[in-house]
Amino acid sequence: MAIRETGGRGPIRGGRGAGRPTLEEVAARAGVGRGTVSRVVNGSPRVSESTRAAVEAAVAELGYVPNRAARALAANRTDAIALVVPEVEHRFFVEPYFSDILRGVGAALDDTDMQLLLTIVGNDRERGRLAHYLAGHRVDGVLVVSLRADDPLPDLLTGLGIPAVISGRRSADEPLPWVDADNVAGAREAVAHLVARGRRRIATITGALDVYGAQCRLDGYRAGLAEAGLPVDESLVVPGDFTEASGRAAMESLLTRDPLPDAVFVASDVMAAGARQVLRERGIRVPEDIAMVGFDDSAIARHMEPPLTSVRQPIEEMGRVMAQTLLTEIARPTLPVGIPRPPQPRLMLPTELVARSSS
Amino acid sequence: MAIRETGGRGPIRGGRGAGRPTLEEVAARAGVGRGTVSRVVNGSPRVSESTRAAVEAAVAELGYVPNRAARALAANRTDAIALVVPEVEHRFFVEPYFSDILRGVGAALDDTDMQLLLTIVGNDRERGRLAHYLAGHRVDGVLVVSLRADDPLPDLLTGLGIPAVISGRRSADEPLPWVDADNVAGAREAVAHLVARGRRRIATITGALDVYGAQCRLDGYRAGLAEAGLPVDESLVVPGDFTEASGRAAMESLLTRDPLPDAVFVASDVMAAGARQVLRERGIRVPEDIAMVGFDDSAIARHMEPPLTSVRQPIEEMGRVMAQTLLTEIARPTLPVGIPRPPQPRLMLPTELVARSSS
DNA sequence: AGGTACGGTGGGAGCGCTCCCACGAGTGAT
DNA sequence: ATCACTCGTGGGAGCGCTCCCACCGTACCT
Repeated sequence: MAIRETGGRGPIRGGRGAGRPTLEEVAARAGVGRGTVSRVVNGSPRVSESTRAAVEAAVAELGYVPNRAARALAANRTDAIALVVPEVEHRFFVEPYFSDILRGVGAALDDTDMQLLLTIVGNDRERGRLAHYLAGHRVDGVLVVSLRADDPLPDLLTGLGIPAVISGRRSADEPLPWVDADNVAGAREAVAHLVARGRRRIATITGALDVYGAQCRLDGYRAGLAEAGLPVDESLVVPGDFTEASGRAAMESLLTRDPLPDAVFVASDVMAAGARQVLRERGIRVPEDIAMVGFDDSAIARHMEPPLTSVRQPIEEMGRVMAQTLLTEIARPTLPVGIPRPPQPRLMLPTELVARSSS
Repeated sequence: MAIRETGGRGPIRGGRGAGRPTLEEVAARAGVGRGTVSRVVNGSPRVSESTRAAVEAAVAELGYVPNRAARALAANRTDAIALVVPEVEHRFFVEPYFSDILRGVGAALDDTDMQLLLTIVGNDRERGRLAHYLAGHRVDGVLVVSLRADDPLPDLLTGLGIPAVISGRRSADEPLPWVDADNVAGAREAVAHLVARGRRRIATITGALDVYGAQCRLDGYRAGLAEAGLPVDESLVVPGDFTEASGRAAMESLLTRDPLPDAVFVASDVMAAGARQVLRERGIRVPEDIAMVGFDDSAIARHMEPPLTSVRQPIEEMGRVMAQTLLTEIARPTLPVGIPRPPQPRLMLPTELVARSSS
């Protein structure tokens, strides 16, 4: 993943450091100058068709592969970007979110010569190391996933002038370029779906509300009820924190309401799994007594009993789009001071309701 | 992870490409020559104590960080190694094995300036890309985990002369440098443990036997029985393939034996979990009716009901040792042709039985 | 005919480092 | 005092690229 070659294929040469061909050698073979070969290899349009063909032939014959270090040195780039995960390592491997993002980023980078450095910063020591690393300008750009609102990393990046793209916003007016799923629309659609199924007393279990995305899902829930002409009963809004345990607790709380809700929109599949356990223990049927809709459409949703209707986020696509956006940012020439920068890219990706038998 | 700086700390300078200090500037500031600064930065002993101090002061004041591309170009290195995982991406994230290896490798690399490239090759297209990448000599060495016996990757690496270390052998006479857990001893210990608990009719569920480690565990099982003076009943040896489903199937098969086994050594925790489900469905008690021992000591073992006795492999340490071994290999000067190479490093790490209530 | 423009090209300069050779000062043997 | 080393040091050469400027030829103007 995240590795690719620009040059052509060719006979593999053995031995460590065994004279790999250089630009100069390719140029000699093709009977052209060094600059021309460079132009061909880098896809410049200012090369005649015949010259290009000759150079490409020479590249193929010699099995030329550009020397990345030389290129980086001369062009003052690094051809590497970092994917920063400000989470303890354990979570990185557990949450399917990250593997999907990684797959998308990898896919986007497969068509480039960029290297991807995976950087998991789980503690302050690793944070300090990352800061120093970034200060050393060893990557051309940074992708940040799962950023908390109070994280100092964005300020560091801005101060260093390193292009960055984050997944998920921290607030409505996120200053950094971002890629996010349309959480509001997703939640609204979930509610509309429950309404269409005849539910009228729809509760919600929210995520940690200091996460902007959780707030959006709550807003979408409210908007969905409003659109259906249903009142918002605040006693049916119960906070969770994205953990399974909080889903259990929230559902237990909801079961004290009278009358009981006939549906619940849960802001994550993991919390929905916790809530589901409580319902099973109490003998409450899903979806007959209470319908459920989750969020994330993770593997857990498919494996629940009954399978959980859930709002799918296009996570892999988010990864791909993040990477492409970052590449664009990096390619953009540095503007002279004084000229206002064009607006930051902001990309909201649509969600999709995946209906299963829990609703 | 896998990022580190050699140079000192210092004031962070803002702006993309904003004049980072160079060796030359540090030299001027310290009042010495370029070569001397290079020597200090690279820890050469041939520098006087006073000069060293002066240079280090200048490095700190300017916040000097070596330019990795320039260094790589001049020294004909890349300062990067690849961790190659010949597995579908999904498994990489699911198996705790990989995250532990990664953590160990990361830890070993934290004290160096090496970059780690994670390369998951799940299909032939990615294989081809990796081959081309390696042919381009873009890494100084390669770490391979989870290699299957028929994988052509090792030949490629040998042909290219790229140093490599693999985790787990492919056979008893693995030609590549390797780091492996002592699977035979671990299995033997598991059996001895069951014998000590009074069990006499001990079955085993094996892993996929084309994986050398699985074969070793089976050999250890046989050796353990032999040491206890117990006969090997081949009807109690049932093959699995490391999946949960195969564990279920194997246990169902074992339950047709008469008399039933009173214990089972399962070659992986995941298979043990499958086997456990079958026992629960049949109302067979663990450990009263059948004692169980697993292998890997993964999270799943701790979370089983009852918690599973398991053979722990020092996976994180294996990762660390692999990385250190590779670093040594890379540092070893290329020997002139004709002189026999020193023997390849072979490191067998001990396993440890973690007793819980399933036995 | 001369002038102008421009696409296409060659090659110098230089990126920041490592490697290595040369050189001076100090040390001890002759 | 001379020679032979050693140790510490300075700096030239060069790694393989990209960038850019100068140059050439052709096409199109006046």
